[in-house]
Amino acid sequence: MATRPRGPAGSTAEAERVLGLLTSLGSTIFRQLLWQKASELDLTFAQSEVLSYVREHPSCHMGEAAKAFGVTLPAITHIADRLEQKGLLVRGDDPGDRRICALELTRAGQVLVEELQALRLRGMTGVLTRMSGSDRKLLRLGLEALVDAAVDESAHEAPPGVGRRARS
Amino acid sequence: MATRPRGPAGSTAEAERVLGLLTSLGSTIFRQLLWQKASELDLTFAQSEVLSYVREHPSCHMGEAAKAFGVTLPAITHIADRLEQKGLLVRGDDPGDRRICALELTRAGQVLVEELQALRLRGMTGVLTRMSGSDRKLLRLGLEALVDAAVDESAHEAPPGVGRRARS
DNA sequence: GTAGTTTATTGACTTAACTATTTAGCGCGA
DNA sequence: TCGCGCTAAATAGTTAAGTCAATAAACTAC
Repeated sequence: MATRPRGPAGSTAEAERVLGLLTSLGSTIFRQLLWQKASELDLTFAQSEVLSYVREHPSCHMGEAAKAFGVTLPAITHIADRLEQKGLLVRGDDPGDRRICALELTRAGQVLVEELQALRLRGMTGVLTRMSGSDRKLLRLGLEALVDAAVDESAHEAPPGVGRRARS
Repeated sequence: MATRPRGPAGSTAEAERVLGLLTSLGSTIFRQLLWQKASELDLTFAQSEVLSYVREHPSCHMGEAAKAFGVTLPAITHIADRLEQKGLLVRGDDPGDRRICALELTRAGQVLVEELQALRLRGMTGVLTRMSGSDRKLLRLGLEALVDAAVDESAHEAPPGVGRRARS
């Protein structure tokens, strides 16, 4: 612990305010930008997340994806089933260990995930253009600090799990 | 694609960065703070959200809750069923319109939702204390601006009765 | 007072999550 | 080489949340 002398700064009121803001984000940004854009491409939110993860982590294992999203393996198995059925993803082989599925995007999967990213980016840009340049800078710096703190916190809360890497 | 002139607005790189940060938030804060804390009290995330909403909007209608969460009415009906079954919520009557359900928390529901809020607040505080006072201020100001912009944006995108349809 | 609209419920279905169990493959030590 | 334990993934079965389509009931307006 130790760290900073937060004194009156770490007031409950401030934590309440931030918590409320994050909850609002869940009802706006998350729903409109992440959930809805995915469904426009006939993907569920979970499916879109797995696709994006595989794009950023080619040849990843099922277990790695499960850990990244904080869900169990069977959950990933089922999502991979559906993505494979849609022809967006394949379970490749790992040359060194035949138990392992090396997840890869198909050509169609690559195209789709890029389209999805473009949709989300356009939505994000639409929101950001409603903010002043200085507000955007505040937001970026504040979020960076928050994500760092959150990763830090969860690393200290759950040490056995190797740590969930959500950063890219 | 879009090809925004990106004059006063931020660069695409900035939008990408913020989008990535928000996605990271989804894997950390949202999961650890909102989802997990709810399940510690034997509530699903959706149930906890509805409970919290009713606390802040006593005597609200089913349709209001549905609109707030961006889901259809039957979804809220089912969640309300389960919450009523658990004795956390009741469907009261509206004196002026007998079609309407005025949602109210029971005594047990009030106790539970306050406990939940306390859990979340403690988790939030745990994260915030890992940040400097100035970072916390940046975060708060940035989030306020973002939420404002997001609400603004969604108001302009779907002014009439929320016609979100995504065929599958 | 009948027609149309709004509010909520119901039913059937899909997806996602969980736990518990099973199968397959790796590594190791006797 | 054989078995033992461990790990990666799949399977089975359940619960919950979301969808659409259809229905019921109550308000509104003509």
